[in-house]
Amino acid sequence: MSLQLYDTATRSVRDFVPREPGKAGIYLCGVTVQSPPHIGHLRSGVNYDVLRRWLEYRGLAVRFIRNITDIDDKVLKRALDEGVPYWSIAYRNERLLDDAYDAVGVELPTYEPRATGHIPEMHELIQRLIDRGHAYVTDAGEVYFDVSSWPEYGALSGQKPDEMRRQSSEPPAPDKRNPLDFALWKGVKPTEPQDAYWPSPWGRGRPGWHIECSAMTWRYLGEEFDIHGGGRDIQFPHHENEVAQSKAAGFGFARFWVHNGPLNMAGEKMSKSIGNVVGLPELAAHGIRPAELRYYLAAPHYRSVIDFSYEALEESAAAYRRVEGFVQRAVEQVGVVDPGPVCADFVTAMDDDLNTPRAFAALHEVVRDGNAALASGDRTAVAGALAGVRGMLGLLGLDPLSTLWREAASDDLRSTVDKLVAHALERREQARAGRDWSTADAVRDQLKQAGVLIEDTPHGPRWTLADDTTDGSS
RNA sequence: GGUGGGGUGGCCGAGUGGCUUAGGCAAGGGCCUGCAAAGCCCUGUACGCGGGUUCGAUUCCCGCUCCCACCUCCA
Repeated sequence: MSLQLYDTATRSVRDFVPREPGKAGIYLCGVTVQSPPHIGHLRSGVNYDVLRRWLEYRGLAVRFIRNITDIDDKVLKRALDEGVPYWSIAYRNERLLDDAYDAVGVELPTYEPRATGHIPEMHELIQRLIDRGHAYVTDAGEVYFDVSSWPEYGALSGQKPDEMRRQSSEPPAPDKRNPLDFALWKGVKPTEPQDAYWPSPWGRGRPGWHIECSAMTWRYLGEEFDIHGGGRDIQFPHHENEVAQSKAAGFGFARFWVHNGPLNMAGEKMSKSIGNVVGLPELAAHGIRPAELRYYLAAPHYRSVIDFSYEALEESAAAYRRVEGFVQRAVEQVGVVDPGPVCADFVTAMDDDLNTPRAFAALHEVVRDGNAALASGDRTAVAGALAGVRGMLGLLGLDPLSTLWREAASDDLRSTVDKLVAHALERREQARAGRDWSTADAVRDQLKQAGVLIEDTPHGPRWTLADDTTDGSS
């Protein structure tokens, strides 16, 4: 059994065979950093992070490129609105995005190139398209891709150019030969920030929206590579235009197109332009931890629609805490056990187009067995379950014991709190020994007021910190 | 108008022509506990609507309906 992946270009699930044995090159269309990131962006980040981890588990050395598009119409408009350089906007949002990825445990890409760092590659690519008769230069110094020169145009997104609706809010560019032609290079406009331009063979200007991805895939992954990923919402026009210009330039380009589903908000897409966005700060205000968000984003299949709601998010958080609770209790009983082999159901599920819902089901079954082993005191079984659970959680980026999810100060504080709690528990145990339940319960209530939850186990009492969402510690 | 994806039990969310059926959350019952918490066991309520194929369809086919996305900037 090997990995099978759904490929948008062929609309089918196919065996994933790397171009070069033992290696995989992935390009993920990152974000246009026009505004702070929302959890729709994080879904994309988490989905491809899981794909990457799975490819690595399958023994592939993954080169993972995730770009930053740091110049486009929206960024420039915002710069004008705020009266600051466009690149300060892009940089500010890029940092927020990286922090957010970091918070939800998305591993660093192999490299994260920026569009504006690749102007020479764009020029080379554009010149190549002009030379091959797939692009033309207008009197205004703009360069357009000639869609009519590329018969495959529309194949990726299933669109037929003749049947596409011609509705554009923008006034049509007068020099375009065909409304579908798209800009490779845009000329200087007096209404735009004047620090947003570079010299080019066709006059001063700036890149069109799609050319940066073609340039950066070329630079970092070569003319042909394994997987191109991105959100389904940019399949057209962005990916269609990308594949057109790259293939017209003579490149093999992406062998697999992977598209993740959207994250909706009350039935509508979460989108910067609609303004219904939720980011990490809002979730933190609801007491949702980043790991719980990651669980929520990773548990449904990556191609399905997630209709965001706090109710569903709370359910995921509860499910994650169940798994986390097992790991904590297991470690208390048998000590830290390294991540071990994962169960066959998990592997089968992940190989089947990353069927994370089934993978999570497999995880929960092992957790249940592990809990039963804890109850029966079967330490060998506990250790085995812990190893398997950690193995699976690691591949999903959710291992509570990974350094990722440990709050910086918590370890130091923990031993301090442990000593204080031990005193209180000693008093409580004395009271319990004398069957003085009211005193025993009073101690437990006091600790609860302080946010420390006490549970009695066959091995004696244990304590945990109350979740932030529970309001009992006020 | 064109293209694609969907409507599964109280909620989230897989899956399959019948055979044991996901898994989680919530609910009820039980075990455990001084009580609790956690955990374990058990329980119920499903496959948008109407036809068809079939011994048998939630799963295949047809029609209908509703929802979403894309065709315009958006992961």
